[in-house]
Amino acid sequence: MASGGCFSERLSDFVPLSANERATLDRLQERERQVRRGTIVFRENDRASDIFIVEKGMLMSYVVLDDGSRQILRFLFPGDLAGVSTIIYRNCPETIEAVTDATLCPFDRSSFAGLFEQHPRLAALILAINQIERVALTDRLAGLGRTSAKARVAAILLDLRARMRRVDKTIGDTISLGLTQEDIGDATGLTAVHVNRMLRQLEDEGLIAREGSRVTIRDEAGLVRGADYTDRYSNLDLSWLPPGR
Amino acid sequence: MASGGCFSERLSDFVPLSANERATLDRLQERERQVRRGTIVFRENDRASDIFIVEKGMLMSYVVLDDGSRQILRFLFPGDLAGVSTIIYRNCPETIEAVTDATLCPFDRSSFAGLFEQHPRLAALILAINQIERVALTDRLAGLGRTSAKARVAAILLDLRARMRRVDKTIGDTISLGLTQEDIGDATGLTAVHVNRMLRQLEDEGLIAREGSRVTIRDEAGLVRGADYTDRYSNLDLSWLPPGR
DNA sequence: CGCAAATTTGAACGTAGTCAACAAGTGTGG
DNA sequence: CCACACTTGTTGACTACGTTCAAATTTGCG
Repeated sequence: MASGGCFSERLSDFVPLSANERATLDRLQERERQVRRGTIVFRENDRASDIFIVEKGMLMSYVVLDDGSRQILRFLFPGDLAGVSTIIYRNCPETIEAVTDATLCPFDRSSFAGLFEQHPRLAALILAINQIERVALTDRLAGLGRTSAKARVAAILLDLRARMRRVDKTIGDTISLGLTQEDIGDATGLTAVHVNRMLRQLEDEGLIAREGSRVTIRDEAGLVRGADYTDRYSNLDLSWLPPGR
Repeated sequence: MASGGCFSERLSDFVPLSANERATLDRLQERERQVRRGTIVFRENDRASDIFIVEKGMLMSYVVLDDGSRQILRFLFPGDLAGVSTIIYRNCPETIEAVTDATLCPFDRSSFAGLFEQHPRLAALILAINQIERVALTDRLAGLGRTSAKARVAAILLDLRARMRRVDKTIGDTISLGLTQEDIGDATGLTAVHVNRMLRQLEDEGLIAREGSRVTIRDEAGLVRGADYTDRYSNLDLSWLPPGR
């Protein structure tokens, strides 16, 4: 609990929060659950469960199709809210698995409902963040539908770096993915073999460097150009939010 | 204004609404705007504008990538809320275009904020519907990433039928798409030529029939099997919503 | 009716997938 | 601390799904 509420910290990146709001948010993080790398937090079609805030670590959500292939939908980092969609369904629509050891703060639906009743500003902010994530999803949709394999791999590298950096400002151009090439393939709609070839190609072109599982962005502009990448966390306008309480 | 609030009607499909709530929602539909087929309601990178409720007709949202290719993100039907993401950005992240002549009910951000302050139940319901749409988006993501061309075409046919039917219960197995094969291609990440071949193949296999731009679903089970299709509007649990006002 | 847009079909091509073999890591238990 | 087993990464050869290009045909709108 070092950071003292990593959800309130995240939300205050967007707008200033009142002490009261902060306290309310931090109360959501009273319970804590540690999970090891590889743990499946909940599985597709399980009976729906709690929502949780990611406190530490990295997770991913995915679905498995009839033919056994997997599509990774999203990666989760500290401050992200996970499983909101599970509370509206009787059964989970997706699986959530820990990519690294992680700390989660689970809370139940009624706390969520309470937030809407007592803190309209926070509720609207959560909806706004939801929209950011929706737009990020549509960016990925356009990537899968309309860009080349190389562009998709470049895009995922840029995205992971941006998100890791938001959590830890000290991260520079080198990141350690924590993902296998198979994982990257399942996120980008490619095979592991082809991901390998694309990484090699990006390396040969001097856009990235690799040593083990660490990747260094050597030519960010070049990658962005190839990838149609847009940072969706900038240029926000949250001036319309209702006043805080 | 025949239907007397097609947004309140849609929301009441999910949970019963109080008279007060209904009135509040209907007040969002006081203004009305008619647009002709082909009208661009707002364009990517335009200065952000109003939100609107679709009252009548069909629209689509899309993005155009650097190389000029287009990805259709979503189709919009009566009762759908459009442009929510434009209110959180200074510039629109996507273009919205009318596929058929349509009627829209625009309203501004402050009405939206007011909803959060005065009607927590409605706010939570809007968030829940948002989540349904998010899950629908992830289904499409998995479709683009991990299913064949034929499956994607089958999926879009099933999806359009389901959504048209939700608006007009009298619609049976025959729908008139109102889309060109190019449009279907831009929605499924395929070329128009290949969409044509896939439609023919579905027809040859007896799964669908075609006459002009009308498509008849002849073997729904067969299509669903091929397409990994899940109806995301069923099996909901909204019992956690805060009480109405 | 006339014309532009949309559909249809064929042929050639290319991107990414598949299969297979081997190398390099990584972790575990003796 | 090493040996072994297993996972992950790498590379090559071949295949196939979907694209591209082009031309003919149909549709439907003004």
